[in-house]
Amino acid sequence: MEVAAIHPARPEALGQPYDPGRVESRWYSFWEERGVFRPQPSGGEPFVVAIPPPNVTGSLTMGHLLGESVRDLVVRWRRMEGREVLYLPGMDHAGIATQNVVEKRLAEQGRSRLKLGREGFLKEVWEWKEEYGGLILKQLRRVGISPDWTRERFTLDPAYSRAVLLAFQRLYEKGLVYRGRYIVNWCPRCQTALSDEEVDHQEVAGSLWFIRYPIKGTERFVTVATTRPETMLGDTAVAVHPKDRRYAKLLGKSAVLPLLRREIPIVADEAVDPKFGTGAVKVTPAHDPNDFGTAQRHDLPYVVVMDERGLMNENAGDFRGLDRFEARERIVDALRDAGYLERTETHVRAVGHCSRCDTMIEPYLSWQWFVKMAPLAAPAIEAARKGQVKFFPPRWKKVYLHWLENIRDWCISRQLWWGHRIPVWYRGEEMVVSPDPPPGEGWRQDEDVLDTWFSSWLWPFATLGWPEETEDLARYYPNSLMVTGSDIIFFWVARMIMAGIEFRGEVPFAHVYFTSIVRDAQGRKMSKSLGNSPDPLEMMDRFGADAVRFTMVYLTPTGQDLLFDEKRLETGKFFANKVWNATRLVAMRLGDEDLSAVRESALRLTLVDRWILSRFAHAVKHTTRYLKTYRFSEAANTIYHFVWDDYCDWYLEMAKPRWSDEEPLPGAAGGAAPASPERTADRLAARWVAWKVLDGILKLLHPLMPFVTEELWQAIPHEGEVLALASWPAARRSWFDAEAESQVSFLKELVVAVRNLRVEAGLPPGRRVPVVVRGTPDQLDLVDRLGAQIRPLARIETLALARDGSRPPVAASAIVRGAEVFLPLEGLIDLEEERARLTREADKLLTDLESTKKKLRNQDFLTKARVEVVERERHRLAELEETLEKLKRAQESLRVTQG
RNA sequence: GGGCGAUUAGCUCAGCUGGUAGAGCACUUGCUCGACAAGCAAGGGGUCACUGGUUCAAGUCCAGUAUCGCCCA
Repeated sequence: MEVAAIHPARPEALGQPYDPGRVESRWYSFWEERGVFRPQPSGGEPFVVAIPPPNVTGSLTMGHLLGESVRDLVVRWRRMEGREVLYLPGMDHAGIATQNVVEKRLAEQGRSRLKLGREGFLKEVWEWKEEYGGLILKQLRRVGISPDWTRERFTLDPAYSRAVLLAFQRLYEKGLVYRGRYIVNWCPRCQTALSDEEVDHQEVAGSLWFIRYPIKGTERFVTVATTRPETMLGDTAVAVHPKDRRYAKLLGKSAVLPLLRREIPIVADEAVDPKFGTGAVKVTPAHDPNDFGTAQRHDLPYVVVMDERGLMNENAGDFRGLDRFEARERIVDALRDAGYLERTETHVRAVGHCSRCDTMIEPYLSWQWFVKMAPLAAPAIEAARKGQVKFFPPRWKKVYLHWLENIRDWCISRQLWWGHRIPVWYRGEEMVVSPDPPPGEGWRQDEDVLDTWFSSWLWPFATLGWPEETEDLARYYPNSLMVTGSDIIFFWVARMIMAGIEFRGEVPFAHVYFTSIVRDAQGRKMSKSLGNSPDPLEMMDRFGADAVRFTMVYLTPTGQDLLFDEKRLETGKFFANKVWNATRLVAMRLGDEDLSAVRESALRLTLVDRWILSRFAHAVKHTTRYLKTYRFSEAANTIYHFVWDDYCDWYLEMAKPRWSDEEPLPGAAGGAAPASPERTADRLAARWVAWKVLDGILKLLHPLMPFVTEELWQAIPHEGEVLALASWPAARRSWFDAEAESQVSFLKELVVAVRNLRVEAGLPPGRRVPVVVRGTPDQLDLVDRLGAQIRPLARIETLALARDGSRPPVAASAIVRGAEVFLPLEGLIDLEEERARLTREADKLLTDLESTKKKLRNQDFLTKARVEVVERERHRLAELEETLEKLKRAQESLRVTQG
């Protein structure tokens, strides 16, 4: 212990009341200036966490607040444990979202992306980014997160961009990236292709139309059922199941497409569900993924009937130029008029919607770039099965595996401008894949950009300098932990694992912790349109960032959604206030004692001191264990109750009389004892223990409430300069003390019993009462020794020990662990009331007694239950009988008194 | 259609390897006693969704049912 480094107490620094706003504005720059957030080499294995890069357009949500609170909790805890911590921050360029924001802004100014052209538009986006982008990172400082800002990354940084393009090139060279003309999810509003993950399925009530397709050369027809009549203009076949007897005769014949009178074949295909509709379906290869497959198997032509905006095109004949929904109505009308529409049924089906803008997805045939996923998925499946990457809560492993086992190729090209432009160059028939333009003239680069997730799946290593073999990469890859929401398990987590293995040969992180999803009090998702999303900044202003952080962690259930109600933030606010005031109290009472010179071994610790140290050791042990096992709310709960119940409600209250400078400590019997060396030594012990435990509390609490704990710690004697760099408390073996715990809990029960008797007797709260205790010599000794500390707690005037076994004649009484407590208050007690109360007590005891006896009469229980369980029951029986006995005597004595 | 999760006090949730149910908020009563009314003290409140099974013993393990929610198709 560096004695000289201890700073003295500054109680004057702690104002009243506690003002979170003032406190929270003071410390962030203090930490940054001292380099607290930078990795401090420790020689050991580093602890590395990357922020899930928020969108550059984003602003803070309650969901972020939870994620950031949890992540920073772990980061600060590991840092205090002495690990070399790298917490790496950054941002995502968010292709579609950002392009939408800037386009909307241009539209307000009467300008447009197309008029500006690609270069002009990109310039505009960068300007927007510099001015408004990254707001969320500023907001995160307010939350108090502690990343190394000197390493901040953006997915469009030049170095990062190069990594993205090289990744594309490498995959292409391995044959894992390919270009092809397939049906993709197309958003007609965003006018770009999307991956399967960017499509939300919603049940939509619609119709099933039954349409008659005449059979060529006959008067008959075949009826097909479809949910999308507007695509019939692109039909190139009718299909039935090969084993469907109803249609066997039609195979090989042709149908005539109504309206357009195009002749199309009738084919047999296994993919047709004979139970759907009539069992015969129309085949529209360019507008339906299943039909696309059918067309490939039967070598059918592909007729595209819409353009990229969802308008019918030149192949749609008279319907050209119509919006797809309007076209549907018009086509149905036309079919009905011409007698082709047989009937209509109502029908509910799942329809894909753009997760960005909620527009109905159009399956659309187009040239796109894809990643072949199966070869990447295989090792990622293996890694999870072998436990190289672990999920918390573990059930997410199943979700992850299921997705990977059924994975489909990933469409990565986007028809946008904001993003990493696909590094592919064309010249005539030639095609070159390279981050840089090939030598020579006339090369034209692919117009499309890459899916944003194609850049962020490289995050754990591209942020560290990959593809260069940098020191950071060697030192900090793989990361230790990923904290994120389960909503991006496929988008991001699974893909990072695939990329990590593919490009680095190693999983990107050992553990993944999924936070709860924050919902409103009614369980609805937070959303802008519902207006049920509280403004996190306003929450922090009203309750304090510390309070919000603490509460979010305190509330987060393991593996369930978090139903948030801003009223709950009071928990954290009130708790911060409690800690504030407890610290004030201790700081004021420490006097100018030089605690730095104190050695624990030289102190004369009392039973109560040993008790709180033992409780503290348990709190440290449990908190640490809960943090390690990702049970964060349990960790917060443990600290909360230790601080409030054990430390504040009992220890500080019992220590108060011992701290006083002026007054001598009154003896157990109520007399005044002279100031003595013993008295002085006891005062020192009480001060030291109060301080030591408080110091530990502030350390345990710091990762949860960084601001207020730093402020408080600076105001009490402390070693070192910064709490954020102080060492995490250790649960000292010598502090665990079962005897002290048991004895002090007896005293607590005694105090509660006296308080209870006072209330039951209806005594004025201020009135001091005499108390008589009757019990074993050990119990009486204990009460004698600590009488001075428990008397104020129950407003006891005199505490008499009935060593001779006598009992007061008229008294209210209670039994605590076999010891009897009497309030001898003749005249003040309503004897009727007291008798009734004793009877109620006795009844309750009898019920317990009966069930215990019953158990012990059960032969099976006696022979089959574990020995210690049977022993416990026997012990309980003896105790109950003894208590009942004493209760009866108390009743007896009241009866005698009354006559 | 497939999978996952939930059902415990008025509300939101704990309850780890089975041994007679806990917290916070809300509620009742009383308190300006020198840290804290953002507080202190004392209380009331639960056939642990339902049915069956395993076990000496089930909120806890198993099966089924019901309701709600989420993900995937």
